[in-house]
Amino acid sequence: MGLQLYNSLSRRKEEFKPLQEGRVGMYVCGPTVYGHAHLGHAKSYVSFDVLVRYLRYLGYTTTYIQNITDVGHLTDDADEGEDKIAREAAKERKHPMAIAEYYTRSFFEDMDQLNCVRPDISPRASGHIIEQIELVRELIEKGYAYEVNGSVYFDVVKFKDYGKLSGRNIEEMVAGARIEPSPDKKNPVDFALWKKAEPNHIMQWPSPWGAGYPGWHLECSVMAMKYLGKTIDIHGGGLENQFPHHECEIAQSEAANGVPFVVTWLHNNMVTVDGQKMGKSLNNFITLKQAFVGEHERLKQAYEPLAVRQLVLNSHYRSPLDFSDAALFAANSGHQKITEAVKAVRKQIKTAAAGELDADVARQLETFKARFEEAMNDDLNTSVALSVLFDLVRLTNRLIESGTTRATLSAIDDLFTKLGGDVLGIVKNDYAEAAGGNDEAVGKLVGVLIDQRASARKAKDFAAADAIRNSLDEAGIALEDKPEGTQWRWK
RNA sequence: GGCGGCGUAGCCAAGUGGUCUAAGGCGACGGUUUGCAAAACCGUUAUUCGUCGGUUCGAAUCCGACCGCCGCCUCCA
Repeated sequence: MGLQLYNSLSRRKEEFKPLQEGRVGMYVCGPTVYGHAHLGHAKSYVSFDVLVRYLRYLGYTTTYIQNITDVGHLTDDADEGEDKIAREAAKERKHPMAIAEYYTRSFFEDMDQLNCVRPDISPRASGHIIEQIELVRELIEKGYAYEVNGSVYFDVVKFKDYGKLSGRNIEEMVAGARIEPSPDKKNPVDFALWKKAEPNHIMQWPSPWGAGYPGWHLECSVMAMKYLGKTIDIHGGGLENQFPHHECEIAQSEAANGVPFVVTWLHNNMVTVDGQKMGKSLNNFITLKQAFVGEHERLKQAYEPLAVRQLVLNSHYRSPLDFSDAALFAANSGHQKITEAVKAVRKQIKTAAAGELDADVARQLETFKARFEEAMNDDLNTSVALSVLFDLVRLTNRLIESGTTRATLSAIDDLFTKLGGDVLGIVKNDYAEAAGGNDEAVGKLVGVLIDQRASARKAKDFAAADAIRNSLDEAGIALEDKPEGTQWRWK
């Protein structure tokens, strides 16, 4: 059985079949860049990163598009809402584009840390204003949109499929509307395609309807179409974007093109902190930068970026992830265990005896690979895929203890690299013995102390030996006495 | 109020009709190893899956009620 994905549109798992043999076009809603990325971004982008990686592992040539929203959208859908980027710009006394640029760089930095592959294209909304205006014009021409006072709205009742993704119907929504309907709209559920800009609005562009800026659903439709075509294989995003954002994307795109916009819709679930939804407006979010340095009242220590990644992969992308320091700590310990095993294999390969690949081990590796693929094929069950990796860790450590051939160790390393590295992204290709220029000097100094301690131990002066070990421990360095000698590592 | 989801060991979490007396990780405990540790390995840690009923030869898995929690319906990954 091939890859099965849960399609939010059909509400069931479907066999994945790309429109074009061997090629996949995938679009994922990117961040609005007015603040540093947080744990929620990590869950979303790590989840889709693993999908991209797995598609490539399966041999699909995959084009991955993830937009950058650098045109501020309104803080609410009522007309008096504020532009988020503009608000941040005013606060920091900078140009809105400077804010967008700054947080775009910050975002890429964090995603790199999480070992997410860069999208093939990271299109900016501000760079596609012309295309957006074109789409609005087309929608007006086709009778799906209307202009009022310099703003253009999508006429929702004209698009009969509206609600098919989120399972809503227009009548109920009209009846249950909570916000004051804008007097300009024909219908309260209509949404803005183009907004008239007030004179003091910095981010504005000329258009056939006067100076203004695009509505917040428009960019994704336009950029997905431009780079991937009128119908795309996969569109991903956070669950909270299913409505209204994705529903509106469908309406705009399908009204304009007359063909299905997306074959497979994928939605990842949310991150909660202590059982509470984490959101930018709730002020309870933990940024990735805070997690990486451990500076947050809910964090007891700094955590490796890949530990955060592993925490995300420990549960399913469609399940909510309730964040806690304890959960991160556990993921971190587990990640260290995997890392240590990989390092140990690679180290022993250098000194292992030549010889045939152990047939029994080869068989087990085949089984692991099959179990891994079976799990990933089942709507990306990364939790089970991870468990296979832990089985591989146990096998590895046993073999390292008993000793085996270089070919066998290479086969193990290869599997770690493919499954843990290429697909899950939690195993690195290279582990520097000690990172950074200073560490070489540290290594020498620690080496001197290790020698002194060895002499003390030889002389059975364990008090002196332990004193050295304790001082190093306080400096954050752990010593491990192995058969081949004493090793040190940062704690 | 409308719509959707969830409740599995101390914690995280997979499993969604029989192979489940329920993966995997963390933690804890015991053992091997060690001068002592660390790391690693071996073993133990849910006869039970929110509660109560029902369907079935058979349920953690299906149905109903109840309790608790969460999300969407307004920007948000």
